[in-house]
Amino acid sequence: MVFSFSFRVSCFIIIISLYLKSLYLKSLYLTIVGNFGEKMADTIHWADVIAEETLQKSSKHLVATGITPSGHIHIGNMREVVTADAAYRSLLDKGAEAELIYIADTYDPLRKVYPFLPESYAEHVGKPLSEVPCPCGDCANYAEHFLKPFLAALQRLGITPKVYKADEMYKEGLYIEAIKTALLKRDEIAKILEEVSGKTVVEDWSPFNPICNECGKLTMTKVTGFDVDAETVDYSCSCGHAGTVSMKGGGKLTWRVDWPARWGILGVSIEPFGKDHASSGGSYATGTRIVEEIYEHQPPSPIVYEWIMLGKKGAMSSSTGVVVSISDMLEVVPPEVLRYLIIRTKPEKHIQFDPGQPLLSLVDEYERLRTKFQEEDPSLGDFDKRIYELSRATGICQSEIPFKQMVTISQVARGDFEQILKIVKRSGFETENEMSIRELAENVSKWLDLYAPPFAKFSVKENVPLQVATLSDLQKAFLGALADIIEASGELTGENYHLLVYSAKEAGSELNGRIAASLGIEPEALEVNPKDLFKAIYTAILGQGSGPKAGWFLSSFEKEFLVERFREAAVYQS
RNA sequence: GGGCCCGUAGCUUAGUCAGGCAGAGCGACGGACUCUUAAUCCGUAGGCCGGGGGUUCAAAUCCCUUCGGGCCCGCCA
Repeated sequence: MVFSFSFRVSCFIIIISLYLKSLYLKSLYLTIVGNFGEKMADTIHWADVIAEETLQKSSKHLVATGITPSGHIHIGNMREVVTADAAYRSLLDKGAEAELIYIADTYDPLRKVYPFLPESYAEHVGKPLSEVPCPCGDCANYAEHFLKPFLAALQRLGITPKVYKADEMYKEGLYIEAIKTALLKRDEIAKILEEVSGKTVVEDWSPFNPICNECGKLTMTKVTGFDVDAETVDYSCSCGHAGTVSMKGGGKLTWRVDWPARWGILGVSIEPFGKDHASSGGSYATGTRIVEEIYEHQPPSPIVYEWIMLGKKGAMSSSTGVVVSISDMLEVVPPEVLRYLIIRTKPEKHIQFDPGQPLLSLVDEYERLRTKFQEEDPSLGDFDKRIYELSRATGICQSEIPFKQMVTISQVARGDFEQILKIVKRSGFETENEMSIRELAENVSKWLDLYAPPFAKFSVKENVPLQVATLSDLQKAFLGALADIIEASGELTGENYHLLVYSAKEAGSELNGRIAASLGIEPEALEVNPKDLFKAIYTAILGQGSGPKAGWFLSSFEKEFLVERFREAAVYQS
């Protein structure tokens, strides 16, 4: 095909001009929208993004979380609840009508004898957790045993959901209609499960698991019939027994049906869940179809979250025993810091949790943020402000003393609380709220015991440490002179101590003169490096060459102790 | 076999949906405050945005592919 030359030229011109035009339009667009966009570029917190999205669907929301209390509820589980709470708070902040609920799956069967259980629990495997005896004997049942400390921890985290217990919901009959529907539409449900999960559903499968009247287990029964009017289900159990149970508390829907049924019964509109449920063919996928097609309700907006990894040991999991329970953690770190850990990370990212030194940095970072927020520091961006707001555990009064500083105070005081209070006061902190100080002190001492890395630890030696033998004559002379001056002075502040030490290198200062005299040389001949002086101080008190910031470290001690210790060190003979 | 999430400075990460100069915090380094090693303030360095290819005037961002990490598809958040 041959086009005339002029046709080709005009085509070319048209194409070029269109191209140039698009370039022009784009740059024009950028000058207008680009600048506008810059002002809008502030990062929005993930919880607000979620709230914004769900608000477009409806203005009324039920945020649900649910955990099976089959073992110690750990920080990994906590992510679910804090995530839900963040979304919930954000919804409230945006003026939505919202409620936060927590569903404890107390009617799930005990899967196996976990490592922390005695062998005798073998006979309870297969029974609902609410019907298994409590391991310690003090709680109403097995589920309660793990639930109680968890709910207490939630309280401390400032999370106060309405609590539902699955066993009570079943026993009160809330599930009856859902059970009837599931039994009647058994084939449809089975079809969905096969289509979505790709698994074959066995011939005698039922969405409902009756609890055997004889052995009390719900994992070994088969449904043999049911009566919708009488609201009963017939079954046979592999224990040999056969019988009839009520739909009111006589059994439980299988998990993949229970979950969507619950969405419908309670009207759940947002729910975070672990990524295990999220993959295609997983329980969220089947649940979505079941709730839409069987229960005629919309599935909740999902918030899929990643696992929390413990140090280098891998994912936190009750079954592998890699677990730090929330209550354990709350003994070590203030609740708001735990919230902060979760709030600052997007749900789909793993969290590396290490209770050792990294925890110290985490606390530090949080405290820095808190201070900036309280002082209305202009360098604090909206995004960080939002993180702080969402990390706050309302109704909790926390000490203003930095965790790191308490690490030192606590060790100087050798854990004695009266002593700690004195030092706190001397360091210029408020001591009015003794409770909050005590709480922090307890956190810190637990942390030192369990997780602190060696470099953070020191111990004030009972007697002059052997290492003093390594000190030079100059260092010893300095300690002796320092003791004299401290003894003659009144109460000294951290700053005073600091300046005092530095005065050693100034010709004409009292300390400088005393050192020279003690060494029997002229002050002009005295050469002092402050580094050596600090080293002498740490050696005399701790037996090591370094320690916490010297000024306020010294001011933490009783004067008498310092005078005596430095004198002894000054005349120490190995 | 099929699917999901993550990979950006030494570390923790924002930015990815909607393509438009890759930003912070910590740490490190340098300096200041008569002020040390873990206070404060100021400053500096540090990046083939995991790799490769493609689309585009323009890619961390979209598409394909590949590697690494973590998971799921059995009723374990």
